[in-house]
Amino acid sequence: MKADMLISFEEPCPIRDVLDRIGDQWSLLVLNSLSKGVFRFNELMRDLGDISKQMLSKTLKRLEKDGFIKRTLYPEVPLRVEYELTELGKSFLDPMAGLINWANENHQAIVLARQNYEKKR
Amino acid sequence: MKADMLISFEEPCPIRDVLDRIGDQWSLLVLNSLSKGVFRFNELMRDLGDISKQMLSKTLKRLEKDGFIKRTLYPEVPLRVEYELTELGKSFLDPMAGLINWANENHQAIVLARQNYEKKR
DNA sequence: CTGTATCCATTGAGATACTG
DNA sequence: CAGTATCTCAATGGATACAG
Repeated sequence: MKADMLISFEEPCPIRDVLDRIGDQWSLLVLNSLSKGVFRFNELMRDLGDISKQMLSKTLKRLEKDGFIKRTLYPEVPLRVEYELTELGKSFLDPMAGLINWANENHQAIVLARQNYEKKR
Repeated sequence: MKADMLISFEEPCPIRDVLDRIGDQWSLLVLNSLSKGVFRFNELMRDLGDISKQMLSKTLKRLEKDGFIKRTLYPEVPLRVEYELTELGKSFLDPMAGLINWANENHQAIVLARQNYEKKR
């Protein structure tokens, strides 16, 4: 392996593994919501705005399985379930914020690049 | 919109837009390769190791369209094409490195969380 | 050498009815 | 309330034959 490589290709490759987790449409958005505090299932639905319950369910399950979030069931009637970030999840907010800031700062440049690309064809 | 939101939901949402671009299996890995310098098509194939030419072609086209990379055609025989990062692409290396470092540092924790999750079921 | 076109398998994602 | 099951459709990704 070259010394200047940012990405390690050991098996399993950490960055590919992490990308599999956050590369879907919803994981980062769910983590962003949970960065604001503890949420119940339907609160997350409302906060995200346009996610289906099925996708929210699947996304939460994956994030829980990989240790990003903690699920707590309160066996009341009616049922209450709360989701919150674990320490691992919280530690991820930092690189995530870097990504989000870059996106907000450079989105316009990407839009312009696309328009320019279309013109040239 | 709440004041403490990291993610803006303006239309089009920058973070969703950027995620669409880098959330696929290969974009970040291609950008990582190109962070090392100028590459030809087959050089990228070899550097990435296990990407198909079809996926490399598609990935490069999208990255070019969105202004992350520049494609230069030298009409020689045989054909020569070179790919390199644009300024926009280079500026993305910074948040990307944050993500990659986090992945390398926390991958083991994720693996352990998964094993623990499996045990409990 | 640098791709594109085609075929196929897998996964992601929406809608919605149903369950504990 | 908090999900799961099922159905359907679109998008992703691999293999490989073909083209400029």
